[in-house]
Amino acid sequence: MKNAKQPSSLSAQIADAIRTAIVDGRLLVGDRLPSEAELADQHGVSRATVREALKRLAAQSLIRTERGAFGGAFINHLSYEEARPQQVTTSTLLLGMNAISFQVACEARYALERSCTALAAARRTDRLLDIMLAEIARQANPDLTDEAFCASDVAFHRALVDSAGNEVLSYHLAGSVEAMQPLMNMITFTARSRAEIIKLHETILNGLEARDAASVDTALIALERYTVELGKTVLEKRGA
Amino acid sequence: MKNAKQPSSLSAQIADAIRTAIVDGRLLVGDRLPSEAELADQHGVSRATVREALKRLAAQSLIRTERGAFGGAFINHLSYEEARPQQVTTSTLLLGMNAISFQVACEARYALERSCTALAAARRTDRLLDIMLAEIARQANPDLTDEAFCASDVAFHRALVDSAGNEVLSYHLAGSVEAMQPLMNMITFTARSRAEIIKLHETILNGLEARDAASVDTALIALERYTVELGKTVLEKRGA
DNA sequence: GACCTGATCAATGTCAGACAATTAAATGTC
DNA sequence: GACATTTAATTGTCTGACATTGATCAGGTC
Repeated sequence: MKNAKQPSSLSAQIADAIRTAIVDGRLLVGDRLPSEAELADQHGVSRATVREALKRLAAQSLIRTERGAFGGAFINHLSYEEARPQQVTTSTLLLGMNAISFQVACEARYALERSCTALAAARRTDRLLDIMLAEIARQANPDLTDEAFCASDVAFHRALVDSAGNEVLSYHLAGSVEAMQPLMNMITFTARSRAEIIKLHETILNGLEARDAASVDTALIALERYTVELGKTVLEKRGA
Repeated sequence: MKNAKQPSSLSAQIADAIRTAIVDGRLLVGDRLPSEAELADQHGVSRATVREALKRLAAQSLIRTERGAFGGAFINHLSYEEARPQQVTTSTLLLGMNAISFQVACEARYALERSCTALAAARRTDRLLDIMLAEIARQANPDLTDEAFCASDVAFHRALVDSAGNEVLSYHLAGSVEAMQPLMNMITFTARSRAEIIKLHETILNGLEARDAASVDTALIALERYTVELGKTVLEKRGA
């Protein structure tokens, strides 16, 4: 049972070693790694190999590099703002590459989104309610392109999940909602559907304002059912 | 308003260009990129710079490289299995680096996890119920180390979210649950708490078996309250 | 014909050394 | 003390070389 995983490239090994040190807390935010030349000496490899390892870590935002004297590679403070775009990219590609049916994707998206309703109803702020109101107004403009409508839709739902007042929750939910956008763009390219969606958005907004979690939840369920139905129709038409 | 963001390094620019091509669908799964030498020519840079760009993409699992004749860089099929560890790493670091209170993290985690209860109760399989039963049995063993108890706890909840039978949902939820493990390890290092947790796990299992979503949901709420309370106690004791 | 064997070749993986660009700190000048 | 200059450390990039890998293909053997 030769299960010894093939020795990956040196740069990958070095990147793994440093990554593990970060995750395990042996390297803390702000710490400076040794210079590339020192790392090369320590690991007995060339500077080019070390640089490839560092680029791998930089791609995950684990480190940041600064030039000049007293520059170098520093353990990066990973913020939710920074991490979100990467998560969205990954989630989007996952949806696109894995033959996930529109229905399964929708089911996941709305199941996740509904996990914010109770908290959102309890904690919604006027600022976020205003944002949602503004987005609904924009969506009602018939001159809006389909892309802009979908973008506004994302902004509306983003405000909804932010209403829960929990940054961790916002991160996960906003990522999952945004990742659906390309799929939604393909589906909702029929102006017919806008009125129904706007009506449900208004229900959600009113529910939040009244701190009525149940009505928000119900509206999201209706939105899911409507979206799935729409998707089914579009796909059937496309098949014919 | 000189807002022109500083021109990042050439390797980052090249990586961005290729990444965008992948996300936009101009490069499809299985496609082969030009060889490093060709890419270097096309972009007017050295091979070393191209290699750094490719390592960045490899770090995000967007490409995979093969050696030998007819080898090269290929657009990788991003699977949920592959993406999960990366997501967990990121989520774990986000929790650790951002001064998130234990309570906020718990709130997010259980709010997310509860989004699977309805589907899980409807679709649970015997195989996953058996896994959960086995994990409960393991947890009841008083010789279990704290680390092993926590690992079993994660496995139990993983089976719970998988019961929803939705791969997309599993990806998001399992990631969020696993990311909490280091925090949970710090908190639940008191054997006293195990009995209570096991009791709730049994409630969840019975609820699933009976396809009773409400009782699963209630148990998860109780688990959240218990965990938050425990965390508060531990932190207070540590402060004193 | 089927099967092994070695040569070939294109590609990545790695190395060593060089120079350019940048930036903080040390130094010098008024 | 304020300002200009030099210095040194460090990353960014380039060049050219060699090692390693692995598919293909030609040739030889049974």
